Amino acid sequence: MELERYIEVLSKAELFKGFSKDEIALMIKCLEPKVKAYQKGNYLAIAGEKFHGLGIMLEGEAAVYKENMAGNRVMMVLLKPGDVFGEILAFSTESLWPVTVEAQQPCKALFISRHKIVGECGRACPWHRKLIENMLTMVSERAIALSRKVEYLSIKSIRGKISAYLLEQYKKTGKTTFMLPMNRNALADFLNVSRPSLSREMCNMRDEGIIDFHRASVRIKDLEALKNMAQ
Amino acid sequence: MELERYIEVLSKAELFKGFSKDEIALMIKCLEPKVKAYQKGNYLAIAGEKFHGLGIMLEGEAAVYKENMAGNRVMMVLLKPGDVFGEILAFSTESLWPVTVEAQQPCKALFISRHKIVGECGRACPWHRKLIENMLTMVSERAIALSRKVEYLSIKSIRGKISAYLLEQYKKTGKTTFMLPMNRNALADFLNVSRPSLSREMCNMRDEGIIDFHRASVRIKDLEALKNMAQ
DNA sequence: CGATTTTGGTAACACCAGATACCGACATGA
DNA sequence: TCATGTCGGTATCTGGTGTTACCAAAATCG
Repeated sequence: MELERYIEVLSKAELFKGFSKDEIALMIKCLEPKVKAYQKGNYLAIAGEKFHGLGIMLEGEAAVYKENMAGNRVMMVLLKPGDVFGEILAFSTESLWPVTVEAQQPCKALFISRHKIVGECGRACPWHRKLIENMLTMVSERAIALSRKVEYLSIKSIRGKISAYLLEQYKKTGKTTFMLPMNRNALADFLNVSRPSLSREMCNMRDEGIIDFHRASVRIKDLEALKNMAQ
Repeated sequence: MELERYIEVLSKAELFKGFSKDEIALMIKCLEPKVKAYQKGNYLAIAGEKFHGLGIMLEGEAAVYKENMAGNRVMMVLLKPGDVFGEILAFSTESLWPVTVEAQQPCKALFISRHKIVGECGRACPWHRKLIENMLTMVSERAIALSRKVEYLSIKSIRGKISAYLLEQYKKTGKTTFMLPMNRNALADFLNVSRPSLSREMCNMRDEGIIDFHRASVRIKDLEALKNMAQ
């Protein structure tokens, strides 16, 4: 298997946190993952279809979308190499994907069945417990993220959403100037608004002297004003 | 410790699923929980304060509130004996309560530190692994529920929300005529819209012959139309 | 390099939904 | 019985947001 090339990536995956590269190489043999490659626009997982295993991104980028019945889609998160997806499904009673995962670029991902993680490989490898603990941490983080998503979605005005989002970036980086991790289209998806409306409102805020920006680079000029609008 | 009295309650908690009462009694000794009693109106946890451990309700009732930046509070869920709270926090890197938990009646709750669950008690009790798996299932289920909430919130039109809600009630009861479990005010809150707007749109749908209603009683007249609107 | 695609800003317009106010139908209670 | 409060429907007005279309700058690619 050509998985040796990806040990470096896997060692950065949350699932394997606390394991050495040598350990990971050994574990991989036991976990029997399946590697698949996708072209841009292809689906790594489709909402409503059956869950086959926990996914780990190896190369490229993919986006997780939640779609409602009319086909409107909200981007949940952008996956990069080392990122894990499907971890929520793996241990819930639900067995159908609640989201669609779409390749944003040509990409590769690896899939591990849930049974292998819990340790039904018969050999009772001692590291399964640590693996489950890692899973627990990951799922908790994901739940926190979803909770935050709910918070965003319940903000009604676009300005409120933008403010809340920028404040989060500010807290994360600790700096008033930072790069947005997505382009306008993706950000609009994420905030569940239309792209022109997002653009319009960001420009309004710039004209009012609250923020300044150019492409993906943003600078918060009036932090207090921003805080007042995050609601 | 007077925890023996509560073994019955604990045996119904999801955390201890799959364990016998005898096992639970033994585990409790190792888990070294702290029991605290609260008067009505006291706080079991306060948003923004430090997390100290996973909570399990033993007696009485408490409510989980989410507060937004403006200070408005929304009740998320009502906790009853056996219910677990803080399970998401316990294993995430986040260490501050995102919600406030307030006693609705005099109540008692038990707190277990995260270290004890993982099994740093030194004795390496064999049931820790099962305990962690239970935690994993609980957190996964919670995440799935949050994911559904996101689905609901990302519907943009009032008509879409009403349709989705009515369809859910239809699926739940299996009948086209049913009683709404809340009044208009509560329903508007739940759907995250204003009360007059909800009223207006419901009447429009009635005028169009899609539904019929009087007070809390609703009848679906055109199921297909409703499905088309649940975008 | 030039052609093509992607990205993001802008404008015009329609319309949905929030805010507010008011009213009638009921329920509750002294 | 009347007074009071709650609940829900309705009308008006306004503002925020989606839609659509177009354009310029930047990135990508042959």
